[in-house]
Order: sequence, then structure tokens, then C-alpha cells
Amino acid sequence: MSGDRRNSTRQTKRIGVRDVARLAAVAPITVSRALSFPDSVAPATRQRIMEAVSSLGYIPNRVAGSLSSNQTRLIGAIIPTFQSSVATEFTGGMATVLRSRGYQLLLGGSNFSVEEEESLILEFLSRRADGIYLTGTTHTERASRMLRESRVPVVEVASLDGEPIDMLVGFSNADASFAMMRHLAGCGYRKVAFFSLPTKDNERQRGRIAGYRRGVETFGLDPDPALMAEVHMDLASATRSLGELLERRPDAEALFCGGDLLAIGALFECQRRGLRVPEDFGVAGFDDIDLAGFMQPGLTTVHLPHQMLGARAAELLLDRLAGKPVAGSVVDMGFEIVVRGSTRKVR
Amino acid sequence: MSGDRRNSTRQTKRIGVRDVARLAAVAPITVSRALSFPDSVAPATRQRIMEAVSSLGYIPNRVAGSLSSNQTRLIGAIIPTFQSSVATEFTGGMATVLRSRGYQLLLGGSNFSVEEEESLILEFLSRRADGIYLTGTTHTERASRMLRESRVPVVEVASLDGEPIDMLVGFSNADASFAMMRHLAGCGYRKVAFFSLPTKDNERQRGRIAGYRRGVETFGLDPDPALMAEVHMDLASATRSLGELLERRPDAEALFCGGDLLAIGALFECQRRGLRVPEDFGVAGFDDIDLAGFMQPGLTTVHLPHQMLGARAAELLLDRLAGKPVAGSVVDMGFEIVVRGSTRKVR
DNA sequence: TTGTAGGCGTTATCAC
DNA sequence: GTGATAACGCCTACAA
Repeated sequence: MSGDRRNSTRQTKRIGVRDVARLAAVAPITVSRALSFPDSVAPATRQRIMEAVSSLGYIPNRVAGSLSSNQTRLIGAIIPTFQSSVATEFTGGMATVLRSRGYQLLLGGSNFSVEEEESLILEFLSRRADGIYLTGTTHTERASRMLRESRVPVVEVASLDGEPIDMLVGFSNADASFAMMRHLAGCGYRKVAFFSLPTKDNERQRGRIAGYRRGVETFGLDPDPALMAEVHMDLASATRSLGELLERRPDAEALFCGGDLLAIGALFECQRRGLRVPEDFGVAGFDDIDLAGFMQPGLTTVHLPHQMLGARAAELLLDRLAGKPVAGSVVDMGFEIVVRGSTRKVR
Repeated sequence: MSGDRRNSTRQTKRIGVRDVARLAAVAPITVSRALSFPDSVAPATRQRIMEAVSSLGYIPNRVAGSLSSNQTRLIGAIIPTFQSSVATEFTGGMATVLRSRGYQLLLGGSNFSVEEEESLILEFLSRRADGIYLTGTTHTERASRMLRESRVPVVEVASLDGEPIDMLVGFSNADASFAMMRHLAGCGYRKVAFFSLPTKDNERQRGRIAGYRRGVETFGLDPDPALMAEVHMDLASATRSLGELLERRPDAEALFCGGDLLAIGALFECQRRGLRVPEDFGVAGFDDIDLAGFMQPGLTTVHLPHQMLGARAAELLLDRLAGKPVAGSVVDMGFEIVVRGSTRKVR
């Protein structure tokens, strides 16, 4: 009972435009028009066609349509990981906009590797995606070249200072990070630690680190490199790294993380160890994921409009595809410092 | 500088198989073979072709290939929402398996609506996805009919007792829920509340409710309907609903939720109100998302292997597509009660 | 191992 | 407003 689905070459012939056309007594092209541009066909004709379509259960073949029209209405998106609510909020924002305009989302995860990213890009180009979304501005040389040569619209979501292949939506990671350091310094914390995600091929994290360093310098904080660590993006690594940090520097007063998940993991670990937050130890994150506002205490963090970022990225792509002149190819979405209970009151 | 990308019909002619074939001095079909089945071409020929491919920067057109071969290597997946780590863990599991076998993921969100699901299904069929993944067994009649008639392999992830369109991967929601009730009763809780997600078109949630009811009856617990509520899937709704519950039934002793996110929201709200968990109030969830194990206290919950579920679903689909005889079309992945600190010790 | 011929199911183009 | 014709770029089928 499971043998022949789609395996055998011969399958009961599918209904095609010609079948619909025959039943409606028109030419195939008219059926095509009736479905794509209803107004370009006389109402009576259109109705006959629609009846034929539904009575035959005709499902247009977009593969053929795409080949012929040279557009797939497919947008390829590459996110670093599926395990992050940042990526999925973003993706949700994209998907919503795309669907409302008749586009579909082709999604792949690169596992933070530019090599895997390259192979996904090749895949998407091969499928002739009408547009491509990438996270960050760091790519393999070959990937960048292929994208440029293909002339496919590309949006990257990244730091504003990156050099975009085509269009760019984002904010300044360094400035955001620096702004948080200003807040932490204002709270009176002098020994502020920093957890970043792995920085390999990730210029966004490096921007956040740069902002941290600038803050340390500007506000005269403790510059000990032992206060810094690179942490994998999961709760277990975050809790472990907090333990290690407190062993190296038991006198650390606060921790700023280049991602909310790390901060949340650290916060839980503080609670487990009986460290009071923010009295004994301050914690701050980056991203403002949903959860951040619900923690007890709430997590002080850098707020970013992830879903809107996704929506905006999709809109840029679609406007470009619709031939609308795109105002600027770099869009600054800004950021905001959200102060909650995980850091002390400003003095 | 942004005018003509993909808009004009005429674009500088793309490199095609024929160009590669000419340069390598073979017939187009040989190029095709060299790329799809390298072993079917003589090594020397193959090398010439590969050199031609890379020197021309040839990117095969899979749209044309799909039309011709009648397979797209695309799997369409519909998840209810992008805002849930359950869905995204699952999706990540699928994506990984798919990619390793040369397939790509077409992803859409239905917003828990069977109507939106139907329109996505139509879209995916139109794009001739080789297989389709759906959440749950509740669909519109038209959607089910289209799927059956299309003869596309379908996997649903759902309760085992549902009636699958084709293949099914899952576990018994009712049994899992009942098992948790046994645990809660064992802890000595008598007045156990239940928060479910909206039950409309969601037979999984209804299964969980059924398990709860069976537990209430079997273990002689308080059957007051005021202990039950339907809650939207976000933290804000969960905290609000906990407040309302405690107003209706200030004597409630524990809360079981049909989703971890609800339980986590409730747990935070307990902390905010100074209710001690589990001494004053027990909380249990369903799903065992990553976060559940890191909460303070840890969340007692029903563990489900989401990522593996996704991987398994993908494998079923791909095995079917590869013509491998699929053992059974219903796969029970089981569940497990994970006891953590949010419920009292069993007496 | 390699090649020839033809078609996959649409839509662009140009004519009426 | 509607239609005839010719692609779109590859792959299946069959042949050599």
C-alpha cells in the first residue's frame, strides 16, 4: 500500500491547463491569464474558466510557470540556527510579509558556518529564488561572488558598518553594546564581565565586543581579559561559563552577555547559587527576547525589533522585485536599552 | 543602480548546460549526468566537464530540472506558529535530515488556522513539493481531499489515535497527560487546575484535556470546571490567566499546563506573587522545552523528543520517496514524565 | 560510456 | 479580449 507514490514514472496523468482550457472552450493562455490577472479576461469567460478549474480540481504547476516566467516567488533565507528565538521571531516576520504578497519561504540553517552558508546559497540560486536573505555580512568569497554575479536581490541583517552585498537592514551592534555599558557603569558596576557567542565569522558579535571594550575604556572599568569569555549559544554552556567566571574572578560585579539566552542561563545559575540579582551581581543581555521581560527579576537588555526586522527585510526584497525604487539600501532599525530588575538602580 | 534586477525580461543570457557541454566537447545530457550521477561518466570526461562548469560558473537550473524530472526535492512543512520553540526545534530536526539528503525545506505558518493551512497546502502542491509535513490530524475537508488525490507523501505529527492521511509520527497526548496526573495525584495535590491552549481545530490539546479529565476522575480529584481555562500561547496570557484562576479558586493547589510556555509563564507569576513553588503551589508543563530544565525550580513536565520527532518525520518522508518500503505508517515516539522541583515530592 | 530526439506545463510575444 | 506559436533549460527514453 505504499509502493508507488511518485516513484513510478507513469502516474495517472495530471490535470493541466489544456484540460481546463478544453472544458472552458478557450485557449490555454486564457486560462493562465484568468488565474494570474483576472481582470484581463472577460467576466463571462473568467467564470467559465473558474468553473472548469474547480470541477476538474486543477492545481496549477508553478514549476512550469516559474520556468516559463523566470520567477519563482520563492525567497531563500539562511539563519544561523533554529535553536534561537531571535532567528525564529525574525523568520516569522519574514514569512508573514512574504505570504501576504504571494511569496514562499525557503529556509535553511547554516549552523554559524560560512561554508554551510555557501552551500545553501548555491542551492537557493540553483532553485532560482527571487531573493535571498542572509544573516550578517561575513560570507565566503565564493558565496559573495556568486550572489553578485547572479544579480539576485539580497538583504543582509547585520551591523550597519558592514559592507553589504546589496541591501542591509540592521543597527550598530557596537553602539548598542556601548550604550549598555554606559548604563552598567552608571549603576556603579566597575568589574563588568562579558560573554560573547563564538566570534568566528560573526562580525555582529565582534561589534558587541568592540562596544564592550570601548565602554570599559571610556568609563574606566576593569579591563582584565579574564572577565571575558566566548560561550556557545545554549543554556548549559552559559551556566557552566558563569561558574568558571566566578572562579577566575570571584569579585566580578556584573555580567553583560552578547545574547539574551546566555544572560538568562547565567541568571538562573545565579539563583541556583544563591547569588542575589541585582544586589550581589548584575546581569544584562542583548536582544530582548520575549522571555527577558518575564524573568524574575526581569532582564535588563538591549531591545531589538526582531519580528519587524524580518518584516522589513522581506519588504525591501519584495519592493525591489516589484520594481519599486528602493530608497536607501541601508536601513537603520535602531535599538533601545531596556532597564529591568536584573541591574541595580542608577546612582 | 537598483533598477533592472530581474525585472526586465531580457537579461544577459545565463550560462546553461549547452554552454558547458560545448566547452567540454560533450552532449548536454552528459553534463547533466556528470552532475547528477558522477559515476556514470568516464573520469576523464567528468573532469573536463567539471572544469568547464567551474570556469563558466555554471549554476544548474533546478526549476527546469524539476519540471523535467518531475521531482523538486522540496518538502513543504506547515507549523502552527513560529513563536514556539517546540515548532522550531522540530523544524530544525527536519531541516537537518532533509539537507543531508539533498532536500530543501519550504516552511509556512498556519497561525493555528485550518483555513490558512489549506491555502498553504494548495501553495505547496502547486509548487509540486515532493512531500508534505503537517501538524495534527485536523484539516479542512478540501485540504484532506487535495492531499489524498495528489498522492503526495504526507506525514502528520500528532496523537496516535488520530486518523492519518498517510503517515503519522507521534505519541498519545491523552496517555501522557494522564501519566502526569498520576504523578500530581501521587504528590498529594487534590485541587489541580489545567490550562490548555485554544482547542479549536487542535485535537492534540483536546487529547491532553481528555487525559486530565480521566486523571481527575480516576484519582478522585476536584472536578470543578472553574479549575480549567483556555489560554493563548504566550507568556503574557499565561501570567494573566494564573491571576484569574487564583481569584476564582484561591485554594487551587497545583496547575498542569498543556504547554511548557504556559507553565513557565505561570511559574514566573507565582514568583512575582511570592507564592512558593512547590510548597504553596505545584506547576507542571508539557513538552520539556530546553528552558524547562533550567528554571529555578526546574519544571516538572512531559518530555517529548521534538527534534527527533522532526528528524523521524523527515526520514519517513524521504524513505517513502526513495521507494524504500516503509515499515509502519504510524510511529509511536513515546513520552516520559520528568520530575523536577516545581512539584512536591511524591508521598 | 555517450548521444539524439522529444517533451515536461507553463507563459512571453506578437498577432488578430 | 483572445489566440497561435515558440520558448523556458533540463531530463527521460531510447538508441548507438
